[in-house]
Amino acid sequence: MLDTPEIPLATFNGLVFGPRSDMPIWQQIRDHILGLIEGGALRPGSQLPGETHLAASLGVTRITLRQALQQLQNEGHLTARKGVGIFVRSPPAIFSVRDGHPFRENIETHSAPITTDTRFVRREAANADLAERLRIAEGAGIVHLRRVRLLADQPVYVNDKYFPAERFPDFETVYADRQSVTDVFRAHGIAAFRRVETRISGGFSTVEEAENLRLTPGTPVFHLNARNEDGNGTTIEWTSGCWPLTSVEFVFGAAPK
Amino acid sequence: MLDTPEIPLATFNGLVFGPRSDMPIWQQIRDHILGLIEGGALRPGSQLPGETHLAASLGVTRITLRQALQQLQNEGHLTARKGVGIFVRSPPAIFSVRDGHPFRENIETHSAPITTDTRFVRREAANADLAERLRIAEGAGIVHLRRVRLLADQPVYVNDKYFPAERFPDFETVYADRQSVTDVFRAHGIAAFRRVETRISGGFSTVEEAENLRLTPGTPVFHLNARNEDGNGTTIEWTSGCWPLTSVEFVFGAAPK
DNA sequence: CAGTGGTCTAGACCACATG
DNA sequence: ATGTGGTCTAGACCACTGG
Repeated sequence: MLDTPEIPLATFNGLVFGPRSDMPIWQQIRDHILGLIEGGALRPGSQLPGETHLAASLGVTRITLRQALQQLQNEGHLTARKGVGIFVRSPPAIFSVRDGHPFRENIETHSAPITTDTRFVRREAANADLAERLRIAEGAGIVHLRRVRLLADQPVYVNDKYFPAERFPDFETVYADRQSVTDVFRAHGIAAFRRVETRISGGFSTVEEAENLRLTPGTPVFHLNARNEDGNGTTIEWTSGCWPLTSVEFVFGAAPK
Repeated sequence: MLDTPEIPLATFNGLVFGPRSDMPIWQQIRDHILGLIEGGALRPGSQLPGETHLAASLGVTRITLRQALQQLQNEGHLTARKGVGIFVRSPPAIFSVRDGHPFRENIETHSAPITTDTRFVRREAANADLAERLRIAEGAGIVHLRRVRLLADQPVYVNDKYFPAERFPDFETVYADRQSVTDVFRAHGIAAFRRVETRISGGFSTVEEAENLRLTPGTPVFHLNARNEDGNGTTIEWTSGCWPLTSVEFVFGAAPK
């Protein structure tokens, strides 16, 4: 790990733990560490000392410490990687995602720099589930695009998009050039399109989702599914996305500022 | 607890735990208990044996057992009440809530019986936050209505509604008679109204929310906020609701079946 | 190889709710 | 007074990652 400096143990000292307090020790530790993160003492991407050292430094058992760390992982502030270490993950703010507006507009009001990481574009055969969603035959060709959005270099959103392949013969070349799905649509003669249905549900991150978002597996997340139609009412895109529970707020029906 | 029979220990036996398996023991226990819930052996509302007995029966430590129980509580399948016991909570299915349609329409497609529990209707003075949301002066009178929706006697949704008091002088009497907010609007000359903005975010349940939904505090939940306007564009209602993460799916933009 | 986080044990004391 | 879940300790072994 090149750019992940380890935080010195002394950073965590200075607490007044004790059975006298009405709050459980693990919760006091959780609040203390969260304070260090929000106060800027623990920067996103930096690594915490090992659990053994940290527990000794705080004067508690590893199990007690782990209860605090567990909570902070559920809240999306920390990520643990087995055999590697625990890292600060916290994105500093919450997104407001407005339905029916391109992603770029949604985050324009946000001050931090947003970047996009295209993981892959590839052609696959539609399984039964996907075929129904795209209104095509099972086994028909689809284009599968995966992207990850990063806020201050921390991933906040992973997104899988599926398109009927025969409709977009030049998908890869246009996308490689412009990095924009809207431009791919336009290059294939689709000027107007709209999101016809959006579904939001909750769950717990799978191993794959957790890897993409740099979360601990099992962390609570939002799942977002949406369908786009062209001007003729034909389905041209199925989107399936995943957000950490605490990194986003969805807004429907309001005009953007 | 009158109607909460305790489940016999033998119900939980018959597992093949062991270090040979690649899955952690606590996860095997979690899957086993979930299977009992979904298989109908553990009915909603019934009480589990005490953790000490259960751990002994399964041949594991209390801590290991608690890790399984913790997971099941986060998923909304169990509720623990300190000094009382652990209870099965699982609602059997997921709601689909469609935006812009009354609650009754939303759940009509669902087979289980839905009931509404009105907790209170009372008059309060608007704090700064609420005043801004209702577009009224701070300290002005508001009507505060709290309701809980139950599916098969299990609470799935707690909802706080706020209304500008001067607009609805007869709120209490009309509501007591009809139990319907739409009827209250109608009785005060408001025939047309619409939801202008809906916000969905995620969080972890407070103690109060957990009590209303019979969840363990800290369980991940959805928060829903919405604003309703009358035909003239005046705000007449602010809604703030809370759902267990795994009990609901929100649908936007699609026509109901 | 050494260090990390993940899992697990066998105890203990406490606050809390109920009868 | 009893039984419950909530908290905490002091160890231990494991699988995994990286150098």
